[in-house]
Amino acid sequence: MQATAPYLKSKRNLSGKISCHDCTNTKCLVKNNLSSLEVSGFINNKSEIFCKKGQQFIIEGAPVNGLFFILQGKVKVFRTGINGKEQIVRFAKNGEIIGHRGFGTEEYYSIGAIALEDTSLCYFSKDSLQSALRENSDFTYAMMLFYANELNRSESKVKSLSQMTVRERVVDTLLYINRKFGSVNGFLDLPLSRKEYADYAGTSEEQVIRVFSALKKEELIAAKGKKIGVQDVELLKKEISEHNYFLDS
DNA sequence: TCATTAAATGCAT
DNA sequence: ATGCATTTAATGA
Repeated sequence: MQATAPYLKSKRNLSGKISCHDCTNTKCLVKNNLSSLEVSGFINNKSEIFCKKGQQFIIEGAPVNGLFFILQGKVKVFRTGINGKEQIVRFAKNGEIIGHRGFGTEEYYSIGAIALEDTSLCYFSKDSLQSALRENSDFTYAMMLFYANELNRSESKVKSLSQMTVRERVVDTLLYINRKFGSVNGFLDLPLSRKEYADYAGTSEEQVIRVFSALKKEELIAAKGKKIGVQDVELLKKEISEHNYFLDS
């Protein structure tokens, strides 16, 4: 993953942008529909935004005027709940869309987004996206599948939050991170604080720490500071299997 | 290495 | 069981 950064650099043109042709994000909806999208000139309308680690690029309540795709990096999407508690909605990586929920009829973002590491974003304006969707049914269909999947995921999350125990929710979070971001020499390839695990699992930081300690004793996970290693994926899956809930992504 | 920040544990409600 | 306070460990300048 890190190796793509210099690769991207070499592909930048004089204006500092990377052509979609040279992009390596095979799961990107734009990349997958390049042949038809380039006719409308859509891909020429993108701009590129760079975010340092920890930088917030979508503010809750700000007006929507476009859509982000992650060119390279990792992002957390959250919304602020009652008494300022942060609820992490999802984590996103290369090729994924950010800010799509505010896109349709919503005028303002209902979520915020922060870069978890240095991240490059592709940005498309609302106008150019809308005309692309009208002109290109393949692209629209792909977007519709994406929305359907997102809805499915979000409904599953409601279920997990309301019916699973704290421990199960933490285990579920670990499995989610594991299947989405994978591991690099034994540790999850995503730098998260216990607070962030808690915000995703819908608990407190202390609870996460306590569950982590228990899992460590049971040798189901390993922890070296911020680095968390999932040692026994199968056993962890088994713990939450009765909730028959592990759809991909 | 030291200072800052995060994690782990302990304690009281 | 939950949240707060203290101690201990990790991280970065």
